[in-house]
Amino acid sequence: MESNIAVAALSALAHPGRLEAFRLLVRAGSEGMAAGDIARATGSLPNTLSANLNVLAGAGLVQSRRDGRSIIYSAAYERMSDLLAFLVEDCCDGRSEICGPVVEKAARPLCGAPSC
Amino acid sequence: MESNIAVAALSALAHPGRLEAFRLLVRAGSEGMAAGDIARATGSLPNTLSANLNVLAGAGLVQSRRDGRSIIYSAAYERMSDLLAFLVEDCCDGRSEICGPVVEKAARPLCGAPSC
DNA sequence: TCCATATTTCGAGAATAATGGAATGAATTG
DNA sequence: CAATTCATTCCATTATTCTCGAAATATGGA
Repeated sequence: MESNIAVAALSALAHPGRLEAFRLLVRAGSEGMAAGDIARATGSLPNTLSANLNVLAGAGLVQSRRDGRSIIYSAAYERMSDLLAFLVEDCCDGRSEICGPVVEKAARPLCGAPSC
Repeated sequence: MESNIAVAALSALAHPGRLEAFRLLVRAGSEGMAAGDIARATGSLPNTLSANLNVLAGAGLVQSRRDGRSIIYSAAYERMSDLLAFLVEDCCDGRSEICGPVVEKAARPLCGAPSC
């Protein structure tokens, strides 16, 4: 992942409303959530939310598809994964004596995962 | 980690110059780097860099100590770890079938680490 | 076609962030 | 103490971002 793409992703997430919306989508899984439901869940105005979802989409962190009158947004797990990988790669640079514990701690909540 | 702290950290990293400086510090390890060396390495003006380091420090991502005329900055690994954990925790929410691969991929470059 | 629902786009005003020049503050050296 | 170096703070300008009301677009149903 290139640095400017990482900056775009970090930038998109560096906003309370967008971070909340993104978390919601990540939890919602691949089926995603309608824009209106996200607006209701986060208590934001439809137009404000739309602008925010657009920023997330521009950073490649979410994608959308139309379903009837609704537009369904879903998390782009691959981009998210790339961002995490970028930060971890950045962290360790081959010397695991410092960053091993960092990643270990981060992965601890995940102990049902294959990597654990 | 609370959401607003995560937003502050993401915000601090969501800037090309700051991200570059932070990466540099993370690579530099606990001994850290003098502000001037960072400025030289990143090609930024001292005052601009100072402002940016201040933002990173405000987000808890770096710390500083004086050594003679120089001020040595170093990465705050624990805060970084907390941020990664926050994103991962957010990601998985107990369902590892989606986010297991996400974290696995992110951790792949790190296979000398204890968690690998 | 007409209407209701769902979402986006447009536009403007307010707030916030980024940049760089100049001055200031600390520490070392002679 | 004077000179030098390293870094920060102050300040003004410019640029960007955020938010919300109002209008517009798209879909489905009566």
